[in-house]
Amino acid sequence: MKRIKIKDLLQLPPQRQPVLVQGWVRTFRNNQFISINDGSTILTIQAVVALNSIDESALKRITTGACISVKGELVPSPAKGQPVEIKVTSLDILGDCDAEVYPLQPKKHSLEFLREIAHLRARTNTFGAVMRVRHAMAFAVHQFFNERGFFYIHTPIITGSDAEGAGAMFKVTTLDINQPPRNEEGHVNFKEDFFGRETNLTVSGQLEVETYAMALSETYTFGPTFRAENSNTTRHLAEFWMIEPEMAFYDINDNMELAEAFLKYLCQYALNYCSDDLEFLNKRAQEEEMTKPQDQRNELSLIDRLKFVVQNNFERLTYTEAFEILRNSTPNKKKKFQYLIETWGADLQSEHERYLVEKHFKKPVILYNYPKEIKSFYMRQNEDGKTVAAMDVLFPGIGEIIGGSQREERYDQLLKRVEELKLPQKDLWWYLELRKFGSAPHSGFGLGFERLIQFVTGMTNIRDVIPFPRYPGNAEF
RNA sequence: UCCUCCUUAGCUCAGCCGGUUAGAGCAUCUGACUGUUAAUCAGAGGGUCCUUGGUUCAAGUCCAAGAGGAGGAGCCA
Repeated sequence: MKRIKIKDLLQLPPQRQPVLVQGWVRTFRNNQFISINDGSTILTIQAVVALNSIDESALKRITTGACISVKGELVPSPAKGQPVEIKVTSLDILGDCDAEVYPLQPKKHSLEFLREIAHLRARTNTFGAVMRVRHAMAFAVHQFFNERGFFYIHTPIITGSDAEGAGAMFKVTTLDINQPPRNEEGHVNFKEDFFGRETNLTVSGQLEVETYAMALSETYTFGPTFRAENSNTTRHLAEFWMIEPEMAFYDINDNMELAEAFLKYLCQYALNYCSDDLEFLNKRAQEEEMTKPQDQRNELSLIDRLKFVVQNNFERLTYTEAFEILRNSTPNKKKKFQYLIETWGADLQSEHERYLVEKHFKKPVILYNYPKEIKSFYMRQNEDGKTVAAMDVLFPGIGEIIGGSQREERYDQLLKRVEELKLPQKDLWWYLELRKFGSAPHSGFGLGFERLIQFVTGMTNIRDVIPFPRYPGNAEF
């Protein structure tokens, strides 16, 4: 007999048809009612064991967490709480679960505790829901780009370039770190290393994917990236996934259009295809909200926030316009900001971004045309000589969800910037050559996948939206 | 890396101004109950009070250092 997933089973009309279900016991009530979940959906199926139909010793082994296989008839449920249930005819224990030592109980656990048992937390409603949504979002990313004729480019994870400029890198080496070979100056001789040179884990696939945008026009990468920063926050990971589209013939405005359409598409996809999980996460988030003081609570529920993103245009304004709004804002005048807005050109702090998004506009905001000093070397200089065509998409709660720009396609200007910032030209030779041979205006951006998942699931800590989070001092599992 | 807070039973937490044998709810175990919904009811077991050192007649409680965790900041996605 073929196993049926609980998700599919719940679509069937109950006609006493024989079914086979396999999954993990959530609760076992009254020596009679087994609630089974197989992860295909957040919903469970209730299997009912008739009195004396199952061996007493087998009954004892039906504990929370045990894995069982159940055959029976699908019937309408006479009680409230579920439309259908399975009348059990035979039951096998596939995997016992000693309740005395199994850490998950049919009760609420703190996310901090569950982080310590990351190998088991997948069996909770919350993590099941989050990971199903995560899957749906990954699928939607590919679908969005595929529908628009973008090509998925697999950029390398090990990189020889340390000029990506996005942060501290993890070294990759096969040298014996206790006895590394030395050169004449006494430095480690990486010529003897596996690749014959120093290598690192990538911090961004952008520079590499640009080479393919200069050939296939619309491209994107979606893969793991690594930052060796000592960041201890609810929105940073040492290993995270990033989506980086890169498009020839797109200017900064086209870039903003795409970013906004992309985020709306993803939110709409979640609303369309993850409704059961979102409903659960919505309720979960609301309960958490109630524990916070009134003035810190969200005005909108999780599902309302997703709908809001889909239905409203993002507010677009330049850095200079944002600067003026902030300079004249009440918290700035009353010196409530920790960092006061005084001189043009300073980087905006989280508190400022938060003010713009959560207080002033109350909607997602796209800031563009930033001062060149606070942005990367590859961003295209504007005519004013002061700003670059950079853009950041700011979301409530998580801040910067997307960062991007129109890239500098003019060889001379790019070279000048590389020299000004004293970047290692010899490592960037191939990147510069893209501007030498058939250069094209182009743009792109990076979306932190986990930050997207945070927004869509309402999870407040980024460590709870990736199966096995990597952060300073922690690489368990 | 900085700032603030936290660490007591398997989990979530209470433990007052330092004072007898450290408590609760849930979970677990034993029993009851056969239409339960995180089932319910009765009973039982369960503690390196994070670690080390100090103050004191006396430390879960006060002090110091360390370890671990959380939130905020910076860096950014």
